[in-house]
Amino acid sequence: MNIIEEKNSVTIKGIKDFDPVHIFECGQSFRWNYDGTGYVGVVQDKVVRIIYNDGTLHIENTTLDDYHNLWHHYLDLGRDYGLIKKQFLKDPVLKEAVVHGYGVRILNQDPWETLISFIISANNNIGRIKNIIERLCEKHGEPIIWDTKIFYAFPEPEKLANASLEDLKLCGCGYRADYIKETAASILSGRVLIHGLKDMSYDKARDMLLTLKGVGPKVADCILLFGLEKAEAFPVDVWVKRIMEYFYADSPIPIKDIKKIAEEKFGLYAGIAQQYLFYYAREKKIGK
DNA sequence: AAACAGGAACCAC
DNA sequence: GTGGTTCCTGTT
Repeated sequence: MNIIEEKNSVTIKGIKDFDPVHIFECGQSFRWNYDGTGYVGVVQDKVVRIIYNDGTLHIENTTLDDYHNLWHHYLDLGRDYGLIKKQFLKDPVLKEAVVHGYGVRILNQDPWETLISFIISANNNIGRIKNIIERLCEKHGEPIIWDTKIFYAFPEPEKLANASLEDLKLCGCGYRADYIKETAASILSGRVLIHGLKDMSYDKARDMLLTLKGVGPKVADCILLFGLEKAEAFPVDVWVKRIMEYFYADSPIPIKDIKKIAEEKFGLYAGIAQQYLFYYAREKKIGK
């Protein structure tokens, strides 16, 4: 990889297995939007625009330091997706999904933001989830100014724990307002050390997540995969259920059986396989 | 305008 | 521990 720092931006050459559409439109993150030039997103207290062409990744509004300290890991650039895909291509069925979503990568997102985002995602769709999160950030997050526009960081636990239920409902959270407030309080109190879950095993971290209000099996697996770096997590939502049944069976299968098939077939990278499958299922509207 | 889409809580059993 | 019902909002 060849890294060049320019005024207010960084360019990296020789990045393979990367496509912003596949990465930012596959339901793993909610704060990246295409603005006609590139994908603009808020991460921590930073706003950047990401543009990718032909192996060259351009990150606007950042520094070489931030690239090394944040973006390299956030974008999972240290992982060899070519190698993983080579394994996946051996499965004739998964191959179809991988060929289609060749540029998918799992982002390494902030555990706290991922926790709340996926509590909101329960019984919800991507468009609504994005709107709700945006309103929460506008109301409770710190403003960040860039390019004459105001963006907002994701609110700290304290802000959401102290927000009123009425306020959270006004953001469109609906009945999830209770879950958000309660879970924010659990994090604020230190009962659950959300960042510390990274250092635990998948099973232990999952058990802890399941003690939080609004976190069930599927949401827990999303947090483990997208926020806690557990690539073996295999979240099964309706789309993944449909595509797995479509590909690997002809009739409905219980979710626990789907997870078992995934574990056997995809092993420690089941979560990455899940992402190719999810993107493929939604694009092709499998089962709909 | 009623039906539908989307996971977790909660209460029976 | 399993099964059925309810929760909220936006879209069709």
